[in-house]
Amino acid sequence: MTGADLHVTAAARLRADGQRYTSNRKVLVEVLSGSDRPLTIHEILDRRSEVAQSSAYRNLAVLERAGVVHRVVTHDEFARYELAEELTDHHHHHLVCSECGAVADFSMPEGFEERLDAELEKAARRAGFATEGHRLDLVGRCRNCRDARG
Amino acid sequence: MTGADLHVTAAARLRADGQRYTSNRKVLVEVLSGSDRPLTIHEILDRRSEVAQSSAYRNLAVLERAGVVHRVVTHDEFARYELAEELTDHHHHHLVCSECGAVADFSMPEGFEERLDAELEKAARRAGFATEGHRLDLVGRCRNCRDARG
DNA sequence: ATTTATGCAAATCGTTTGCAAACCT
DNA sequence: AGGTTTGCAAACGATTTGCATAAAT
Repeated sequence: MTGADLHVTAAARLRADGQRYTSNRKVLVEVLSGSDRPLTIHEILDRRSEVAQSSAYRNLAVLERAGVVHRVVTHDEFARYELAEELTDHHHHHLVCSECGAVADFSMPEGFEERLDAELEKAARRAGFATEGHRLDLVGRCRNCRDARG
Repeated sequence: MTGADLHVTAAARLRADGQRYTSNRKVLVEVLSGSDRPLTIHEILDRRSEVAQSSAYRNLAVLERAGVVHRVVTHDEFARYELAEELTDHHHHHLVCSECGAVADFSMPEGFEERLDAELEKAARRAGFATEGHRLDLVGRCRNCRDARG
């Protein structure tokens, strides 16, 4: 899903949640759709400084509630945001650098994802959890940090 | 690994890192070893209030550097700590409740873990990452929250 | 007109840090 | 003694919130 479709879908999801698709929210969706990895609030504001920081926080929360955006938590530092998977047709996971905190996307073979979902579903049932999704991150050291020292 | 062994191993790891196994650190290890799920700093201090908050933070950082303790980040809220897996002989993942933030442990069949590791290793190689580990969380709603409403 | 979104500045809260006293070896 | 750990209180920084103004419907 790209370009106009994206905004149509985002607007529809917001409307379904009783929310408006304002210019600030559109900017946020645009910035995120232009990135191949989750962005921090700081990175978002660097790219489009016309949005006030507090509005960015507020609107990302609204967009998350409406299912347009997804909040990714990597380790201790600050949150990162990406478009919700249903809006990108791209189920993926994250590579997180344990040294610099950088995040990159990756995905795994379709068949393997299915097997993973099945296993998780079994575990959830055993524990009495209603599955909503999963989060799989690979933690390691990125190329930059490896080159930098050892 | 339980009881005295745990402390022997913890002490060894700290020593290898040039650190002492002080009474505060021992308390932290004890509290974590007595729990079947990761604990927040607040929960730790509730159980053993003789440790100052700042010491808890400092010592958990030391213990993490030495590989005795592992910091788990669930969603936005605060960090949770658990003993490092090598000290518990118990590779596991987390069920995270999207409503109340509760965390429970679960594990998956051995063979599946191996397959998962292999897939992750492939992805890491492609992206130039040196694998250190992975993080797999199932996100859903726990039994309590499901019972509470819907 | 009325409701909702915005931006600024101030408040919040988990976490970190400076420093002097207590502790080890 | 010499270096480390501790606890307190103050500082930090990402995120949240109160409030008055500006859009949107």
